[in-house]
Amino acid sequence: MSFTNNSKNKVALIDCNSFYVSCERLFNPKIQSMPVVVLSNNDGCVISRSTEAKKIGIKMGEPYFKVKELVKKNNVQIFSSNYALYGDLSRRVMKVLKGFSDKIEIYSIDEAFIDLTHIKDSQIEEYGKKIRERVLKWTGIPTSVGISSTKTLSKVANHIAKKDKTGVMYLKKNIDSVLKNFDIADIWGVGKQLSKLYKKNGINNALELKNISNTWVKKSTNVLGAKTVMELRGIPCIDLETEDTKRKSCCVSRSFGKKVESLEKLRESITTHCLNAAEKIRIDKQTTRAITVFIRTSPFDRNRKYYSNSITIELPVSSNNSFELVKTAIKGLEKIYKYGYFYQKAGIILSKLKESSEKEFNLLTPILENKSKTLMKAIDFTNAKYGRNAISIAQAGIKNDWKMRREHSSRIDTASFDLLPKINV
DNA sequence: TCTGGGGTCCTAGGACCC
DNA sequence: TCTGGGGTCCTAGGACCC
Repeated sequence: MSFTNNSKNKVALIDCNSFYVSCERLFNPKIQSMPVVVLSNNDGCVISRSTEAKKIGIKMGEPYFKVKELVKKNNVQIFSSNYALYGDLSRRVMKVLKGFSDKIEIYSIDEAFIDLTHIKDSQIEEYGKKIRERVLKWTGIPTSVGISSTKTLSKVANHIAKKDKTGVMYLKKNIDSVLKNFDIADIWGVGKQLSKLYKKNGINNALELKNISNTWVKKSTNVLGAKTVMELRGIPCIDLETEDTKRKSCCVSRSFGKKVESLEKLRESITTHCLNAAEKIRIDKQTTRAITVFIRTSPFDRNRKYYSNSITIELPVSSNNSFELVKTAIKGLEKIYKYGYFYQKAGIILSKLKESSEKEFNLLTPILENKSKTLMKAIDFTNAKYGRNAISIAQAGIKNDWKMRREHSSRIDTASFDLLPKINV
């Protein structure tokens, strides 16, 4: 069987190279050619690596304590993550990309798909180069550009562009020879479980997956598996999601800097997370109808018993009122808390979100609602102006000794972002 | 007391993504 | 000593209904 790519579709995937590392490098010229690594919250794992760090053998997702030796030996520069900074730079990159196509899907903090169907075949590679150059010039962030007829293939192209000097790859001709050398596990949408299944059935590269029978994929996987196969054949199945669709759920959770035993401290953290989540959905003009609270001990600790539990509480009426949500969350926490465990993480999920304009009338609280709305607005405004949690509630605690570890922060404050020296790259 | 088939809706958990 | 956080979608199975 053979499939030809007869689609006129053109979609580009622009991916920032080692994004978090690139952000840190922007403000620290000294580390340009040094191995650099950015750690997750709590300085837990490695989540971004410079090329030099990759070469040394530091792996993605590796716990920091396991690579400490390598870090020391090779003078690797370590940074705690600074999401405020990365978010700011991300917005700048996306703004530049919007200048190249109005059909854009911001896929993650460091990636976007843009539709380039309107660009002629003969000019597309030049166009890709122009995108890279402008993003680099205007934001200082290096990117790779992969272009092809489907999102899945442009992901493949991007993978190859990353290793190419030009940083741009248009995958149109000789697709099969490229796919033949593309590992099954590197395909977008093929994770640990699927690649295991495919390999067991003798499918080891992207070409072999492309040529598999439709009936077999549908039988052995699900619709997503089938879509991936179609996309490898150049048939678009996964649409560009251009309009900014709203979140369906909102989760705020953190691991503790050190293990927590007491209900009191769990209350503090759940309150803090709940306040943050409530603020997030208010910013998006949403309300929630269900609150999930979860707590767990460390799954890695073999010396202590594992405990993990969650509870979901439905609200009688959708709300985004901090006090109401916190009250409900704490009630939930008290139901699942068990004495005698060393908790490692706690969090909250707000689900069944909807637009706050989708009015839901409650005859019992018509006047109170307006009052609390004004209060919530005042809180959000103050927090935005004077820093997160400037106004909080007593329950959130003041000492917060359970809070995150961030021992390697670059301490770049985005509030004074524009005052920082500009660096010409 | 026994019997059937088909539909919807919801939820928990799994798999995947960055 | 030290192992992140925030999402989406799909499916199986249960509850419920006629």
